This record gives sequence, C-alpha cells and structure tokens, in this order.
Amino acid sequence: MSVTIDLATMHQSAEAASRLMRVLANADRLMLLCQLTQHELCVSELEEMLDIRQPTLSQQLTVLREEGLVTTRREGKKIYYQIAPGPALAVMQVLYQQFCGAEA
Amino acid sequence: MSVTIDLATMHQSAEAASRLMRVLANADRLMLLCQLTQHELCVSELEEMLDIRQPTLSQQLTVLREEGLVTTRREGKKIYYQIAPGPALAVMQVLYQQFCGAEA
DNA sequence: CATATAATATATAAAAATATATAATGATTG
DNA sequence: CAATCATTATATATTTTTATATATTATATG
Repeated sequence: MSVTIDLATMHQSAEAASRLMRVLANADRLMLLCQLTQHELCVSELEEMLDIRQPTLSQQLTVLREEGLVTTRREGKKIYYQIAPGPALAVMQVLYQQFCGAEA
Repeated sequence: MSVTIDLATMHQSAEAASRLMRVLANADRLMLLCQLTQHELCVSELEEMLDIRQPTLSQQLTVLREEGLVTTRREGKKIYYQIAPGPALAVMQVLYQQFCGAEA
C-alpha cells in the first residue's frame, strides 16, 4: 500500500496517458469521436455532419485508426468507423460531462 | 431532449476540451499534476521528485498556471504549487484509473 | 547597505512535431 | 471505364519542446 510510485513506472504511465491526450488534443478529432460514441458512421456522413474537408478528415481518421481509438468496416464503397473500447471512451465520457453540460 | 447538437455549440465545446487535452498532452505536465493531486509542492521538490531540468520544469509549470490548472503561493524563496479545481481534476482521476492501475 | 546565494522565472533560438491545403492515387461499383 | 468514396503524397505553415543563457525575487551575512 505504498503511496510513492516508482519513477520509471510513473513515467511509462505518463507517456501512455499523454499519448492519448495528444490524440484528443484536436477539436476535429474530438468531434469525430463524440459522434462515433453514439453510433458508427461512414466518412462521407462525418464529413457532412462536421463540415471538415475531406482530406483533413481522412488524415484525422488515420490518426484515430493508428492509435487504435477506432476500427473500421467496409461496406461497398463506404467505410464505416466505430469507436473502439478502451481508455479513450472513459475520457470522452468525462469530457462530455464537463464540457457539454452535465444533465445530472 | 434533442439528440442532435448544434454544430457551432459542439465546436465551441470541442475547442475548450481540446485545449485542456493539449495541456495534458505531455508526460512531464501529467506527472506534475499527478504529484500535485496528492498535496501542494514547491518547485524544487517537484524538480527532485521528477528529475526534470529546472528551466523545463518552470516552463511547464508556467503552462499549467496560464491555463488555470494550478495556483501558487509564495513562502519566502519558495513557491508552492497546488492543483486548482475544475475539469482537469476529473480527467486526471480517469487517467489515473486507466493508466496507473485501478485498485478496484 | 552591499553583496552573495538560493529558488524560480523568462528570453531566445534551434529542433521536432502537428496541421492543412492542393494535388494525385486507390478501391469499388455500375 | 466513368463515377463515387476514401486515402496518400507533397509542400508549407504553425505549434510545441527544450537547451542555454540571463533575469528576478527573497533571504542571509559581513
């Protein structure tokens, strides 16, 4: 039950956490994830909803994919994005509470 | 009870949230805040605990100060830092749970 | 008081990481 | 193969990080 944590361990955890924070440190990506917490959506739907240009959108989605925050599924020409389970989801919930009105 | 949120409003919230994420998107700053969630500490104590060079430390603390995540108190030559209440604290708690072992 | 020392902050500049626009490329379907 | 949906490449602008040097503030001492 020690309170002091080994520095190396703490550093590792901090690196991992800061990496997630870095992915979330962009309004476009936050909005994308926020939409995806509700239900899966394809790229063109996201583009229309959020008014982000298509290449930029695709680049941000690539970041989310590479960091494992979303998974994809192809259906014909469309690619559907879903949010993946993990720490990101927990953080998104807190952010929603804190910044988008906590409805009790 | 509408599910769709106004785009402009969402964008504003996302900007605010991403701004917080940006501040937390750095391992040094996360470790600093993590220490400060326990109790206030002065700069030299933080420097020793975390093994960060003094100017770097001071620069990171300035970021935290300017973003309102910490407050300070001078005592003689020393300046003590405390964490400020707000959304950052809520996020830090989730990060601790998720990345530093959730002890049930 | 003048000066030394300790604790912290700021300035500046160079390097690294991110973001974004435009243009080009890939995949799928009819 | 033309049209649609999406990704990648390239170039450029912007932001962040960090190191070195310097400044500030408070205390202590001769």
